[in-house]
Amino acid sequence: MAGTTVKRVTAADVARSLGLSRATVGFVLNDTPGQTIPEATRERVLAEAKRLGYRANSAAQALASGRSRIILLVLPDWPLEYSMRSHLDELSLALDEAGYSLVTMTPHPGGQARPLWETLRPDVVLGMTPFDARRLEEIRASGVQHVIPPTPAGAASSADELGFTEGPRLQVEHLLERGRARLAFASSPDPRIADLVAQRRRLTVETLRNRPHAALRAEDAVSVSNATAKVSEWLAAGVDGVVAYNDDIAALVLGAALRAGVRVPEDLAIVGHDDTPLAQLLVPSLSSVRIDSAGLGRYLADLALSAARASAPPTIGPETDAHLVVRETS
Amino acid sequence: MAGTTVKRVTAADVARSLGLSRATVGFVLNDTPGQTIPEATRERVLAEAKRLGYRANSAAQALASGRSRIILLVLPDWPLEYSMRSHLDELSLALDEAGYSLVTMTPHPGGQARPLWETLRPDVVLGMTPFDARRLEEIRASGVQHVIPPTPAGAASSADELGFTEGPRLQVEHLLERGRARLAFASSPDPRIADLVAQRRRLTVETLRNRPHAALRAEDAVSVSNATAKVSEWLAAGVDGVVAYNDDIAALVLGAALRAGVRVPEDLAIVGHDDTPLAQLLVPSLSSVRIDSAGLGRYLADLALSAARASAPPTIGPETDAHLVVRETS
DNA sequence: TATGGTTACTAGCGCGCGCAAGTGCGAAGG
DNA sequence: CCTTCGCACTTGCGCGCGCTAGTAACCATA
Repeated sequence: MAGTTVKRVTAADVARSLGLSRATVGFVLNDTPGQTIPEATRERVLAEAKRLGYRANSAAQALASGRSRIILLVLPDWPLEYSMRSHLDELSLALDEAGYSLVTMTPHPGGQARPLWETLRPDVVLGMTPFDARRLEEIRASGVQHVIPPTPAGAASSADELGFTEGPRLQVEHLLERGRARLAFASSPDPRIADLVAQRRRLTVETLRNRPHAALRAEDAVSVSNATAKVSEWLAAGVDGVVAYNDDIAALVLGAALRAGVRVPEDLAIVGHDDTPLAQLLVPSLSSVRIDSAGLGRYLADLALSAARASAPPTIGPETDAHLVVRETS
Repeated sequence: MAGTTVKRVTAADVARSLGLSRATVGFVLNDTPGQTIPEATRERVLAEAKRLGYRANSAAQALASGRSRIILLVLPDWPLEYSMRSHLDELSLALDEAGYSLVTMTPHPGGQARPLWETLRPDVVLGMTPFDARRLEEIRASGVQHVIPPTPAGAASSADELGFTEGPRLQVEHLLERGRARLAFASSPDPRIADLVAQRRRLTVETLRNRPHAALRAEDAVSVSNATAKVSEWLAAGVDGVVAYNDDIAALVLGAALRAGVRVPEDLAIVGHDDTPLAQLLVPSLSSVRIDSAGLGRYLADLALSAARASAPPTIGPETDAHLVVRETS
């Protein structure tokens, strides 16, 4: 077609056009330490590179330097919390400023004959949750030097580390304040998020431990097919408040309650978690826990960059602010 | 095995360990055409490669061959239709089987100093919607040979090409069947999806063109802040059926209607689009258009691969099956 | 026996770049 | 005056791989 720039401009082209050696050009372009380049030359090189439209060939850079400047973020295969998207933007931007590219991937149980950590040879592989031992081994075996989190699932959960532990406490305390005493924890049957569900359930149980007047049913997983049954079970057992694992589960409970003619929140109060857009779309609108993580993305970027550069990791985590958005279901 | 394998195994290692030359090893590993390799040698090489845990260095491959075997999918910066996720899986898998890796990115208006198409040098850049002229130029300028779709936004839309044009017709016809005659098209004010909104609006208008007994209001954008006002406007104008741009907009309309004491569907019927999980969570549950695209991912993969290999593009598009899921709002 | 063709390889270049190890030169120091 | 040093560069190797251009050995003919 028109305007075919088939041949890319290389550093050698820049050097030749300037009557300099390739090395000098390289030194300027990389700010190589230990080299003294007069300002005049430096500027000539930069100007010529720009004029010719020079772009470094990253494959060659990766081959020569051994570092790809790629950071691979492995996303969980369950739907992300709504707010995660903005954190990803923040992360991507912060890495970009440092000259690193963020690539995200979602592993699928069946597939991916050749996972991206082999293809891309990222400097760092970053997971939102700890990797299981087998996958950790797999990633390490493919030559990736830095994996975050570095320990397999089991030990401390990364959700703990990121301080996302306030939600269930807020949900419970709010319901207690509203005068509810017999609560149910509505969990998700999705096996992929079993860890997170278990964590929130545990936190719910712990929060209620010191409240002798309150009771909790904590073993119910709610799905489309059993929501109606669960709601009537609960009502029969005197449950008057539901702590939902997340907003989706809360919506399921709410829907079943409304269809059964149960008044919400009078007969049954419901509190969700994550404050997805869904929460304010429902009628009645859903009370939910919103977690704002100022600088979460930037924090993850610092974590990854410190690993990539073998420098000290950030000392403090991101600021997290969890609060309950009270709406009509409670 | 359980040690720090700092140094990766190269093809030269395999060759040395076998007493062969690097070239022979290369020929076997690449199935290089025009080379005669006895089966015995071929097997020795493959076995030794496996034994040593050889993995090709993709940076070196990219440098030497000039092809990165990476396909970059540029996602829109507005939320994806729910079903897109499974198509992505399908796409990724199909590409993987062909030895290509799929990398996805979402460009952000402000950011990304160095976009991924420069860093990764993908063989193909794939967009879900046409690129605007400026971005198309930008991608081409960075040396990417194949961009899909190859034409800038404006001409034929990719949604057209993919045959996703049935939805609005189904919405309208369903409402007419239900005896509704005065319809409103509820659009989204989000400027990022203006093209898609305009397309669905246009299809709605066209479908109603031949129905002299039906009327349409097509100029209303619904947001959280004006949903209530819009609903009363419509009712005052005698509107009895709403064609929503998507399920989110439909939910907004539904919520406003319920709060205003409007009976749905008796006073106002509502039909959404995309059949997101939201649709069946609402009370009353939302009628919506579901679009199943058998093999959409595989089709996109074929499209990308044919470009990468400079072979003929697939002749027929994916099978798309749009149908209306009738629920309680209509 | 010379000729041609096939088989089973190997030698080695080049992809574009980072960077270590020079090299020539003018100026400062003795 | 000679030596040393810092400056402003250049030469050139190596990263791992794809692939062209051989080459030596072994047939199969004429």
